[in-house]
Amino acid sequence: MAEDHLKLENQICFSIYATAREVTKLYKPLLEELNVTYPQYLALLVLWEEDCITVKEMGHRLYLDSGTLTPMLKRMETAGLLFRERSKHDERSVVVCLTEQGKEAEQTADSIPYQLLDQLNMDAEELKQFKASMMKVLNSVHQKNES
Amino acid sequence: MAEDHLKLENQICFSIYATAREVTKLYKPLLEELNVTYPQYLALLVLWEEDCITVKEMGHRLYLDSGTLTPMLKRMETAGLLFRERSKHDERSVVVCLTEQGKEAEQTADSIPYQLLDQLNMDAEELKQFKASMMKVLNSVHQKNES
DNA sequence: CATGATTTGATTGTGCGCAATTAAATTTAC
DNA sequence: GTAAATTTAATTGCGCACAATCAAATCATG
Repeated sequence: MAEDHLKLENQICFSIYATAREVTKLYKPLLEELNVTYPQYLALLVLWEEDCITVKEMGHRLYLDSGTLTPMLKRMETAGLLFRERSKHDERSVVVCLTEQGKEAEQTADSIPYQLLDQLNMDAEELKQFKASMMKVLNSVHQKNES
Repeated sequence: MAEDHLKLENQICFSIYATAREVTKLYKPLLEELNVTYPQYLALLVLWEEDCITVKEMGHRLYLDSGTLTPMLKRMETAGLLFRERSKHDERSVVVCLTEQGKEAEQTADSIPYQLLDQLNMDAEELKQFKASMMKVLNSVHQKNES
């Protein structure tokens, strides 16, 4: 290859893509006790922040569509973490709520963010800056995809 | 939620995870002409950099295992972009080589990195710093996962 | 009302992504 | 040389991820 611009090591997006998968792997042992996958853990984070929200709203917060969420939430319902029911105000919407087991799981998950941060080996300032860049790219790219 | 550490917006890893998916979406229209997915495009990048490498070596460069690569490479073989054959030196290894069509596709892909960078709206310095942080996290997390 | 557009969730089909297992080839030890 | 360990790719099974499509409910308009 004569030019450099196609070289893998120059691809900023590849590093994001690969890092996302590696980070997911890093969570795996931490999520074993909860018996959930990383995307399921994210769904729990949303519900712990605000219980009983629609699939639509959860998709908005996680940047995921219903085609991904519906089967995942069904698995979590089977596992006893949450239940789903049609909204009484709007029968088109499905509202997702935590079961007692799902609520109790928050205590179990309490230490996960600390354990994860420990493994990242980044100081507070570096982390803050990195997260700010990441969010900037996320918002910018998401906006591009919407339009 | 009384504490903040579980809040979704504080999760650095979530922003990486979501950004990776959004960036993949950004590539979609750019890859239409090549008729490949983003992971397939990454495989092509590797082969354009070095043709005829083993599945093992490709997995090493892309941080992917054979369970992911084998079926993907088969699809790309069916599409006429590459062919696979057992190594003559080591019959356990499968070597992946570009077809003429796969080689010619490099010209078509030539403008993709520029088009993508345009959409990221980042100046050169910002991009450089961001990629450096990303690579640092990738290497650090990957090392953790290996050990 | 009526009816057409919109919103929403479900369904379907395809493509990763990876853990676990299997099978084959090679390497190592003896 | 032969047996055991190792390396490697393939296979299997499950879980996202998303585009495309469909059906149902609701909303907007006249």
